[in-house]
Amino acid sequence: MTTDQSRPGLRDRKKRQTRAALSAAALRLVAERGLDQVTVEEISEAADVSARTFFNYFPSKDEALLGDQPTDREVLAARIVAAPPELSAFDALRLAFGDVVEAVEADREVWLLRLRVIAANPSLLPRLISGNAETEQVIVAAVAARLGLDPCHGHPTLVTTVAGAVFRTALMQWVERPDTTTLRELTAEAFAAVAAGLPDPS
Amino acid sequence: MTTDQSRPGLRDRKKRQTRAALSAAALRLVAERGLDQVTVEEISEAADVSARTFFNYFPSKDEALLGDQPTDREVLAARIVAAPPELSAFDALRLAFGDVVEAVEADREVWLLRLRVIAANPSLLPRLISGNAETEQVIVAAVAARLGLDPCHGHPTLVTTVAGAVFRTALMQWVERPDTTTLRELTAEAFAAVAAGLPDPS
DNA sequence: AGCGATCTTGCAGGGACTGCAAACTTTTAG
DNA sequence: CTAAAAGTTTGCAGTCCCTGCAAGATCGCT
Repeated sequence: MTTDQSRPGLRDRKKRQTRAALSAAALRLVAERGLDQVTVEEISEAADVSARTFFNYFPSKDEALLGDQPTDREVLAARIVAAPPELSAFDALRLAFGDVVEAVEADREVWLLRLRVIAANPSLLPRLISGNAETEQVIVAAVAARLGLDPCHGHPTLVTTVAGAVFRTALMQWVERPDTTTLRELTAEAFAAVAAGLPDPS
Repeated sequence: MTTDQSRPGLRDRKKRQTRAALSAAALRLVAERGLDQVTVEEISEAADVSARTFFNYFPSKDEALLGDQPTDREVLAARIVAAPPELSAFDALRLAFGDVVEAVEADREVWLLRLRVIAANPSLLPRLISGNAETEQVIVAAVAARLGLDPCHGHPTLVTTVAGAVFRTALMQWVERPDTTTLRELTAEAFAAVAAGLPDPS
């Protein structure tokens, strides 16, 4: 378990660095040339590790671009169960995604690059936020726990997938005009539209 | 363009057969053994064609399992623009997906097998209905046309991705208990829940 | 310093997928 | 009916993704 109370330790720090270097190299190269014009070998070379090491960090080339940190899931799930109990499950998700928005805005440039890469390589799009089986399962479980419902009941799944779709849409809209609006606004609008039953805009 | 008013012609018939044989073989084998325990070579052999021919029909192993017919897209888009004008865009989609439900129920056994395969191999899930870039673009365009809106406006995209997520969850719920309920019911319930703003179930 | 735990790397190999060019088959035109 | 045209199937060669394994390097602790 390494050190518990001391600082991260050299080993962990190096791993973080390597992971970040691989992810950054992947984003940069794919942004420049396109997904299938970049090989794992080139990414690894740019990050100064062997190609084999790349696969110690990411199970596939795509994952290095999506940056779905396993810790994010747990944090998100925790916020969902911790949301004020008077909120509906959908509102709890709305709130939780607000925190995700903050995280994205804290890494604005990286996320804009990532979203540009995803927009330019649509095969990556389905795996952004929604459609990620692992993440979705965790969130569904959190929602079901919050509602005291069986996870096999349909409602938690429905709320989760819809919220994911909403946030994904907000992200893709944001990347198109990141300077004339904020992700926060777009997300709030999209969630509000769904909460209102998706009426046509007046 | 082949023959216009006569019957399909031998050539087209054979292509349909081969495509169907490949798709059926893929579904059967993957249902039996799992996605990564089946090779394209085995699928092709079961369909009596060469492995190279497989890739003349499907760009990837996955596509043979998902069966996203290009014609379906156009039909769906046409229904959306043709829906009664007093309906909201979301209700137009609700109606259009009703037709999809019929198509699925007409091929009940194949679709149940397909959905079982998808449930057992979650990497396929994101590409079911929603998240398919091609299909989504067509539907977004239809919705935008219906509303007389710029396709870059966010609303058509939002409505489309949400409706896709709704239908996808209905499908995945249906496959869990296909005998105690109908896809029609599940889809109607899910769309109704979203139209009501996704309140918690009482 | 030395031992155990962890990380990196090379190597070998399976399998997805593509481009190309040679058969082969259906369609069409004469 | 026949021959050219158009479209399809196939094998082959090759690239790249990804994995298991075992050896070597590095880190953390005593």
